[in-house]
Formats: sequence, C-alpha cells, structure tokens
Amino acid sequence: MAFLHPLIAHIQSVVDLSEEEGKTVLEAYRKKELRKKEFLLQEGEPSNHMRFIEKGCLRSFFLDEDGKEHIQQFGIEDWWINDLYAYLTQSPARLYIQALEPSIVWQVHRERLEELFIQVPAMERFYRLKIQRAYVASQERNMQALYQTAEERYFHFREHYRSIEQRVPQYMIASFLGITPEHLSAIRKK
Amino acid sequence: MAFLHPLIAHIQSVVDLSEEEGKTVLEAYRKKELRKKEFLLQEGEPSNHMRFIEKGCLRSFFLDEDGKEHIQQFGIEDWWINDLYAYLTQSPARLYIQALEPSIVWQVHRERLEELFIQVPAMERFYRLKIQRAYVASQERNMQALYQTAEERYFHFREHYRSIEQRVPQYMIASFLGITPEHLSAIRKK
DNA sequence: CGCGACGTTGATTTGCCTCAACGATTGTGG
DNA sequence: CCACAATCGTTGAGGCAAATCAACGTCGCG
Repeated sequence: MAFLHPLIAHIQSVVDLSEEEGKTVLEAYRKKELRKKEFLLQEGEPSNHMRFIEKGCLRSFFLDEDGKEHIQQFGIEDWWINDLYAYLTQSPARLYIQALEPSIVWQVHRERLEELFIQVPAMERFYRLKIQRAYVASQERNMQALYQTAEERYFHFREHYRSIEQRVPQYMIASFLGITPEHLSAIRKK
Repeated sequence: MAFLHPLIAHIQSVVDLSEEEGKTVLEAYRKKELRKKEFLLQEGEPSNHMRFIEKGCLRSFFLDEDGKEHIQQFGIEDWWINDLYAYLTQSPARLYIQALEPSIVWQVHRERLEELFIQVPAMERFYRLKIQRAYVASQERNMQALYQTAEERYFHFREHYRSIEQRVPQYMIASFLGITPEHLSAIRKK
C-alpha cells in the first residue's frame, strides 16, 4: 500500500499482513468521527463492534446505584476501547463510552470480524496477542487496587500514563484510581 | 478417541478438534502431579509453561516488601493458572503457584505451544477465547476492588465461587478479597 | 459579565487495619 | 493414645486512610 492506513500500520506492528490481507481487513472496518462529549456507546445499547482509536481520547465508565460515574478505562491513539463483556455475551451494554476530545475510531461488526478470523488467520493471532497483554495489564491493576494505597496507585499512574494524565481532567483520574477528587488533590499537595 | 482425556474434553468444549488434532495437542502436554503445599512455580524462576488443572486446587500469590502474601488467583478443575506476565515477557516469575490439595496439572512449553498454534489453528482460537473471558472477569474484579466495599466483594465471591469457598481456608479468601482475616470474620458475623 | 466546570481546603465520619489475646481444631512425636 | 504445638478463626481496643460534606477560589466560555 502506497499510503499506510493507521489501523493497518497498528496491526502490522504486531503480526504480518500481506497487502492483499491488509486490503481485506480495511474493508471490514467503518470509520466513525466523534465530537467532544459525544457518546460512542450508552448503557442498554447493544455492543456489536470492536473499536480502534485512530485519533483522540475516550473513556468508558458505568453508573452505580447512586448515579455516580466510575471510569473503567481511558483510550487514546492506537488503543482499543469497548464494553467487551456486552460484546462477547451479546447483552445490553453496562458501560458508556464517550469522547473526551474530537476523535476518529474504526469499528468492525462482530459477525464481520468472525469471518475475518477465518479469511485472515493473522487477525485471530493479532487479537489473541492484544487481549493477552490487556489481560496482564488488568491483573496488574487488580493487584494495585487491592493491595496498594491511593498514593502508590497515583504514582504508578503518573509514571505509566503520563500522556493520558495531561489530557483528561483531574477528577476523572481520581475516578479511574477509585478515589475522590478531594483525596487526589490532597495527595498532589507535596 | 475411545477415552476422552480431560484436557482434550475441555478444549473441545470451546472449539472443534479432529481426532488427529486432539492427538497432536495431547502429545505436546506433560503431566505433573503435585502433593499438597508443593510449589509449581516460585518467585524468580522462569515461567515457560501454560498450565491446565485436571484435578485439585491451587493458588497463585506474591509477597510484598513486608513479606506478606497476597493471593492473585485460585484455580480448580478445568481452570488455567500461570504467571502470565512472566510467561509472556520471559522474565523471572513474581508469583508463587502452590497446590492447596493434591493436584494434577498438564503443562505445555511456550515454544511447543507456538508451534501448536500453527499446526492446529483451533488452538490459537481456543486461547483467544479463554483469555478473552479471563480478561472480562479480571475487569469485573477491578471494578469491584475499586468501587465496592469489602462486604459487597465477599457476597459476590460467595455467589460466584461457592465451590472454591468450601475448599480453601478463610484467611486465603480474605487475602484474595484484599482484606484482613479479622475483617472478614467481622463481616461473616451476621 | 456571569455562570458552570473544576480544583482546593478543612471538619467530621467511617471502613478497615493493626495489634494482642484467646478458643477450637488438627496433627504430630514421644 | 495422649500431650503439646501449630494452624486457624474470633473478639475487642485503638488508630489511620480515605470518604463525605460544605464552602470557597479560579478559570474558560457563552
């Protein structure tokens, strides 16, 4: 391909893809542009797509019984974001996914992706590797949530997600870390 | 196969496997029997195998700077257990894996498994699906650790892991939930 | 300009931890 | 087979980390 599409470039950074396969993959995805604060998914909706972020910044969160938001994940360029549970079980989404900046995402429908796994076996491998890493990261976050203090978690976040820290408001970081904005403010004061 | 091996039966519950493929898969795995309290993996060792539990009960945990144990996972029949981070990055294990009962596990070496993914594509699919589910479960646990009280987490554990609750001592459940044995005892008192 | 969104500060409360002590049960060696 | 130790669960007192609540300052934007 003369011009290397961001989605294809990302996939090729993990697995090999022939030009022909790249073309097949790209045709399966649809582009979606989002304005700031626009929702990509809301609670109760079906979650039938896998989503890749070409540009921008998004968050996924859920509402508890008191109506309070709890952020599950941030996503920026070259990341994936989804309500994977709803996607896999084909149940209504429990998560909201919202753009925090004007964003561009590429989506593929579950059924089309299943076909793609057969047409292009490298895609099955690609997703296995991506999810493997995400799983390890998730377990790491678990160990932190269970066994570290808020301060330790915040330091870890600063080290590993500097780029995100600069793009999202502080109260959302607090929510992601599972603490109150007031407490995060107190931690930062030194 | 006249006699259906537990490992193959488990894989076939997720993906299709021809008799020939089943044979190939089985030959790649090695059986390992463990006595109670025996370690399958210790901190600092290389973690080069994927591990399937045919029988028994195991736990994975790490030690913090104070030398206290923190349980990351329990595993029983038909589950998988590993230090996946160490496995993937080929770095020394940070986790211990220990049998809580006499156990039988089946292990496959990383290199052999990579070959298997090519010989038997259904295995690549199998692992993708398994890890996908594990990832969703891990995220669920995250949301609980961050946004629910110890009591809520304990109730959830009782509902979803009744079989494990009956097989492991209470202080290990406390560790898994990220609370002290004393506090779990207090929660149970009603 | 005025309003809403965001961050900060301090007082009070609460969930959970720490530490110490004490039964009950299990298992083990004499 | 018994005595003793180790393991496990429980109880209670005191302390600390983080939440809650209320108030206030600042900034950006319609």
